[in-house]
Amino acid sequence: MRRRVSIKDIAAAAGVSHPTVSRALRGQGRMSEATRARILTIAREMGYTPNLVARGLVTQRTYSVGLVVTNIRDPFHSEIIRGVEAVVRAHGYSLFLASTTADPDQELEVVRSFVGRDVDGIVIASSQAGDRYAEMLDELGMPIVLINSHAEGDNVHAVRHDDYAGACAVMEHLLDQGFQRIAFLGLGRSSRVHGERRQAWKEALRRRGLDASVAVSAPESTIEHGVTQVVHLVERARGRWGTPPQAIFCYNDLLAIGAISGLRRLGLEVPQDVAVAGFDDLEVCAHMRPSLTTLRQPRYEMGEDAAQLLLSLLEQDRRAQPKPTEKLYRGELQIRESTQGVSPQTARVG
Amino acid sequence: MRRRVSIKDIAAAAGVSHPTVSRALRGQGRMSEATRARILTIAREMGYTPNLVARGLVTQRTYSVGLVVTNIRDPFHSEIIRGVEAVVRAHGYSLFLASTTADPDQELEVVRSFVGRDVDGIVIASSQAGDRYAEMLDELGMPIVLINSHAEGDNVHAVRHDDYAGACAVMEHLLDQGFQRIAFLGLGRSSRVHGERRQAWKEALRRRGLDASVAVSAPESTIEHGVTQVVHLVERARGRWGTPPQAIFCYNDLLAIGAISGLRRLGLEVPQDVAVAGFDDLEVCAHMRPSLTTLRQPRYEMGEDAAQLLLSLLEQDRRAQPKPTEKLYRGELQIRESTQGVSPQTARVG
DNA sequence: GATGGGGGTGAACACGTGTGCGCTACCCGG
DNA sequence: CCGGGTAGCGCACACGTGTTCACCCCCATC
Repeated sequence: MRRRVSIKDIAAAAGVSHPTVSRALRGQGRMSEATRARILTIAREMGYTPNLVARGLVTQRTYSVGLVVTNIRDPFHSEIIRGVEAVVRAHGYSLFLASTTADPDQELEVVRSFVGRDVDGIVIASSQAGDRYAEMLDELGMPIVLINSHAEGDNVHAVRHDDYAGACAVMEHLLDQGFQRIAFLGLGRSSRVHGERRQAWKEALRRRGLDASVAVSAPESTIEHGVTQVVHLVERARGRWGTPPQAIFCYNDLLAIGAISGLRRLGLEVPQDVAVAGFDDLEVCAHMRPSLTTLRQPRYEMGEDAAQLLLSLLEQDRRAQPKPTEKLYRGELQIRESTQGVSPQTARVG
Repeated sequence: MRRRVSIKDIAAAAGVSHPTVSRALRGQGRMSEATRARILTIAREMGYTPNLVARGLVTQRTYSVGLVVTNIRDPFHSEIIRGVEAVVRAHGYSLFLASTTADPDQELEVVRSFVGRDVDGIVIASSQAGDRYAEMLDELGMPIVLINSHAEGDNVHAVRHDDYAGACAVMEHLLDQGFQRIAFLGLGRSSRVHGERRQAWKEALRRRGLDASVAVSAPESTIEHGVTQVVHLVERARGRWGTPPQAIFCYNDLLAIGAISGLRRLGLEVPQDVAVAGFDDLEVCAHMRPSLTTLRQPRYEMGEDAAQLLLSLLEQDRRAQPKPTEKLYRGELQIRESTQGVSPQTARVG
């Protein structure tokens, strides 16, 4: 395991000092074209790759950013990762990835490790902790972009989807279809995102004087939890209304897919017996049977934009403290078979 | 944006030199308990976090590993990422993630950047380049673990699934069902993985004297490409046999899901008109309608094991060069509705 | 009291890179 | 021939940490 070649090795080979090599490689400072060309060819011949660790130490810029997600399994996050990674790499940055399975403490620990790595900035997606630790994040002294969390502080910025409006659109659609007994299949503890969707569900029902008491929460965002939790949900509905719900609004598509599967086991068909709506519009939704009504979030774009925002914060002058930015997206309702009664119209596929 | 606190700051505050602080923090070297305790409390009070960049420069160990995947969109890779990340983080390492959309040159460039970052080791999943650049990887002078690629060289190890055996199992199942005109829906250029699955398809047919000429390849692993490519596949089958295929063996589940959707648009129902089998067993497969026959790869476990192998290589003595390891997995065939004729038996769900 | 030994600590250097500043030539004008 | 300007380059230091070695001091022992 031999040592990598450094600029000192090149310097020795070229008969110059290592600062000269450094300047030659970075095309900086004044020097004869002959020397520069010679150094460059020698560097290439020796297979030199700059040591970014050492460079980062002296320049205080590592050209790396950290990304924290709560659950890689959810394709929603995959797309965010993809967007962030693409932008970041296109700009010559590297990406640290960490997944914290919905544990706020883990989340904070991971952020700390990123700070120790001297990353230039951090993106946090669907944080559980963002709300509680916002002020602490602000004190980290480095730019942070949150995806789908609330932002406050000079260093903390945000890119987020208007979940409240989106959930309202879903609920209006369900109510327009004539459903009255609408249950909610939620997720985990109270994150900001969960709060908005649930709130929209509750208020939409209350405004029309309908019952908003039938809800359960899955511990994790997986299809399997949708399957098991929908059974409890139907039980509750039967206890409250004497019948299954007419429609179920699910926190996201994974739970919705599981719910449909679970309902089928109970002998309930979607949408004939129960309508089901999801959230996110995963790629598979249009290809399910029945195809799934859901609200499309531009998740790849959100990842891209979050990264873009972070990089622009890094590039600009440190002194020129910008005001915290907050970009807001609005998703599009995708109406498909799962909420369309007995004779579904042709679904929008793709 | 104030400077972070370093061991020198602690040293000044404690009235000692920075080497003493270093030793105190690392619990190393002999020193009075009083001094050590004092330093530790001061460090905690000042909110010290070690600068891993500087530490990495001197120790030549960054406690970070790089992970290269070809396509984050595919849940198959999500699970691998999840496995690698979990193990790596549990051992105090950080993870660099890069996605190279099936471009071998990008792949190599990314590996180079990892080397520049001085990562301790690299995991490469489903490499397109692994076969071509194996010897170059070996010369990098750092341990590399490939997932589902061929390994050769002293530094290059592998964890892989026996795709050939798996594909044979799928084909045997299809042939047992009585299908004779079986088409193949492939993916992209010739990777090792693709070669094995296609080879199994071809040989299984040839052994029984059946026609193995109807195949197309999707450019990318997405549902949408499955939809469009299956149309071409049916066209070819009609040209060759005068009828659609009786069954389609798809390179993976995403393409299979798309294929089923595309067939439906053509007025062909699965499995009544055409049987479809996939590969990987994504979580959603059991919940499709029809549920999808496929071969389950232990992808999370493979990610875990790859990371574990890499870390064990890092921990052991450098001199004691181990022989290159190669671990082999065998997936399990999941027989479900999509290949089960008109009256499907109860699918194994979950 | 001299000597030895060992525990505790700091000075110096290293890791690989970037940068401010000063030094040496050389060229050219006066 | 002298002086000033400038092009080309090296010295020294910095970044934050780890490590080797030598040093000092205190105590025990002969």
